[in-house]
Amino acid sequence: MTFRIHNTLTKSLEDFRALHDHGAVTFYSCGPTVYDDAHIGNFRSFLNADLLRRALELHGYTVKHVMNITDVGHMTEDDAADGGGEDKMAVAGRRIAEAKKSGRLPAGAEIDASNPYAVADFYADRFLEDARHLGLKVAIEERVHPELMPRPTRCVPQMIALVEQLVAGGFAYVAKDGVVYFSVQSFPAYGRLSGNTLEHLREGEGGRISAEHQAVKRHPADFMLWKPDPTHLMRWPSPWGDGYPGWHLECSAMAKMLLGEEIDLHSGGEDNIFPHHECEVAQSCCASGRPHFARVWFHTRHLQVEGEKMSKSKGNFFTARDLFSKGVTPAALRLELVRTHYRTNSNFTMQGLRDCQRMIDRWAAARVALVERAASVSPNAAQDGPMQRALVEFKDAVGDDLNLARAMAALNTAIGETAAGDAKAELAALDAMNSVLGVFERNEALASAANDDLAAKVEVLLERRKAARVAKDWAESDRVRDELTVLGVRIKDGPQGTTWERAV
RNA sequence: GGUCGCGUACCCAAGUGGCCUAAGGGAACGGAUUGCAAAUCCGUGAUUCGUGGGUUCGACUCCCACCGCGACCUCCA
Repeated sequence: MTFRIHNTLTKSLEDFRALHDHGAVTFYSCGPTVYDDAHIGNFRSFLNADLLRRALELHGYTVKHVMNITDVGHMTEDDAADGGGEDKMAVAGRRIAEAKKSGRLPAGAEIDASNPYAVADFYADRFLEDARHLGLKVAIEERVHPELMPRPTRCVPQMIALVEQLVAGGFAYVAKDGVVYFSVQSFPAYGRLSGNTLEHLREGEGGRISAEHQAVKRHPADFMLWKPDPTHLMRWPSPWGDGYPGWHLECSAMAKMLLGEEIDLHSGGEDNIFPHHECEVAQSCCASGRPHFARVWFHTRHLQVEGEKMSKSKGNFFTARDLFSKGVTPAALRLELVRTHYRTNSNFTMQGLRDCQRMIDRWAAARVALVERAASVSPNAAQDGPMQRALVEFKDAVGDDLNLARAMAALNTAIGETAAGDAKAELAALDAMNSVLGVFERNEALASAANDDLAAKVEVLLERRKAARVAKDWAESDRVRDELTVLGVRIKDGPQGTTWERAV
């Protein structure tokens, strides 16, 4: 079965062909920066990368997936190329210090806000926690294989080596200001990925390049590889003086270190196409002498919230943990973030989250029924049942440029059909579909102190309602139910008694 | 100014030249069930695919223009 995927580099759908016949598919994803909590837009990109990886695995590939955690504090303004503004890690430290003072620091957080490494570790740990809840496989693997989620502050020697190699090869130069720049004119293919060729790049159109820095560069698009700055918050010794690496450098260096000079897949958000990935290509290809860095570039479009651009000022800015604390299950959030095709803008809504939860609950109920059937009915391999038939379509859909909507439709259709086929094989087929969806393992709201308080309250009310119902005191019973509704709790009466959940 | 993606029912969304008088899910509505609800189960939904032209025997699907939304052009997933 072929696996088709859209490649930003060629702007077309391609049949995926692994670089190597044997061994794993090599996949590098641009991960989070850790000077704040990752928001759901970040997670849409990371989860789509995870979906791609899982889809490849369903198609029989072994995937070595690496995702970096950027713990170098980049600058707040205009810094990528030139290094102006303030270090974001310093801003984060100050924010934590303020939170500490006002008592808003999250429980159990003992951190030295003046230490940028501690700030980075604090947010990195929170990211990993969120990512594991959401089923990001690479974050789950990281517990056993920490090298799969490398951090640039621990790979500075590799970055310096890469810069040395580029300088020696004539692809980079030290300018009058002591900064090492990559020379875009030394790489004729510059612009191939993004379409921003040197002719198309109009000087200053983005309005963020200061004339002062431009003056020392050979070409306005030349970007920084190493900036000497003895006063910088995070700095390392180098042949060009104490300073810090340019922000495109880490991905090239770490991908090479962990996956090799040429890799199968590279992913990121659409905003990474230019300049970040364009610059990575330039660095990596010039250093390796190969025509390609990544064979396939995979980019996820941005997420909107309730039809608007997500922003803190509009109040529609969500982190994963914000939603978890409202009782949203990781499964529902995961599905809401990946169900819209990765190459279209998706619109995150609370209603969408509820839709996903309904769908997941129906799948989960079908699984429970299958487990029961597998335990009670003797094997019967006469014919494939609905799940086995759905799996064929599911696999094909997922291998068609990650057409998850079509894949889910196949599963939904199967769920509406009468159970048939060998129950164990049917269960295996359903679980194979879930190996891509990744929802069954995380379809529970997360526990928190606030939830525990609520649970205690709810238990008391449920007992009271039960007593009223036994006494056929319907007025009291309904009153208690209204009280629960006010608390944001939805109850379900079933044969095994009453269950409840927080309304989302 | 340049480069690029998208626009299908109330919402999410598949379909990219005839099988489309357009999948699937949610919401809504009707029915079963229930003390009444919720949950569950059954049923109902676009003669139409942003707008206007064109190509074609035939267009949601190709081309052109326009409108709208979004991304990038050195912070950004």
